[in-house]
Amino acid sequence: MSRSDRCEISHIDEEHVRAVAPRLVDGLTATRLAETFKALSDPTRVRILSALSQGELCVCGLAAVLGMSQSAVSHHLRLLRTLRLVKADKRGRMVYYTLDDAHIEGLFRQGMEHVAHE
Amino acid sequence: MSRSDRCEISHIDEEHVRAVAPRLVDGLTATRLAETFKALSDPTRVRILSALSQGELCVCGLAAVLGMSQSAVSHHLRLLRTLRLVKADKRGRMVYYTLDDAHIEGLFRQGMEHVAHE
DNA sequence: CTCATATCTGAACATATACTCATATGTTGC
DNA sequence: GCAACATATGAGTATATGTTCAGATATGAG
Repeated sequence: MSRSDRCEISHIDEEHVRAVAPRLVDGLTATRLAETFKALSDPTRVRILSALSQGELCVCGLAAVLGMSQSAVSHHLRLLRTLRLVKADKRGRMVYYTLDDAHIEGLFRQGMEHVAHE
Repeated sequence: MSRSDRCEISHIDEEHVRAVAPRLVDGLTATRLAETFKALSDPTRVRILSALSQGELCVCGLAAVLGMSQSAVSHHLRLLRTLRLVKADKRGRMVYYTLDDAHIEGLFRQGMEHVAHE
């Protein structure tokens, strides 16, 4: 941002601004939070998580349920694995995925409530 | 996806796949959910919402708190407005923003819990 | 070992995103 | 009316994202 900022903040807000600033989430936390939500910010991944909320599935099964290529699903699963939203369990040549964290279903439900609120 | 798909799904999973498919979130709902989460998928917006969770702020105040240009903040606020995560209240030439929906704070908290779980 | 299968991965490409800059709109005070 | 200010918006640009395609890796069957 350039310091051509002329905005001096109205006198009423000035103290509020100073009070809010130190209580803000720090940059690293904000980035981590954003990454978690980013995992849920794609319709395909939402559907993957929705499917897994009903029990474990192999990659092949997920691809079948979603009507997508195995490769596309695998790419998404890698992202979800990295962010620890899903767990992979390799059994033979199959890899079974499950939700990693109970919070995920909670996030899901609350998101649904917001969407329903229209 | 190309129908060069040869994956026939292991016999064990086959019935599970058929059971899961009809209970999946539909495409429109998945897209809406994804859009809501996308709103939270950027560190700047996370910080905006964190700031607003402490009370209303004008655009100028937000820009000051975040150390960003007024324009950048305004662009983000438009997105958040469109998705009904924040409300705008114009008073004179100032526009004060607040969180629109109690669910947002809940989402926030649950996201934090997941991030804390490392 | 060889072949088929299940999954993963990297490159390529089209689209989406976040910011900056310049400018437009709308409000207040003169 | 005009000037100063708060906010909104459109164009431009650099970067990120989602998918496809081709090919790599790994397991199981024969």
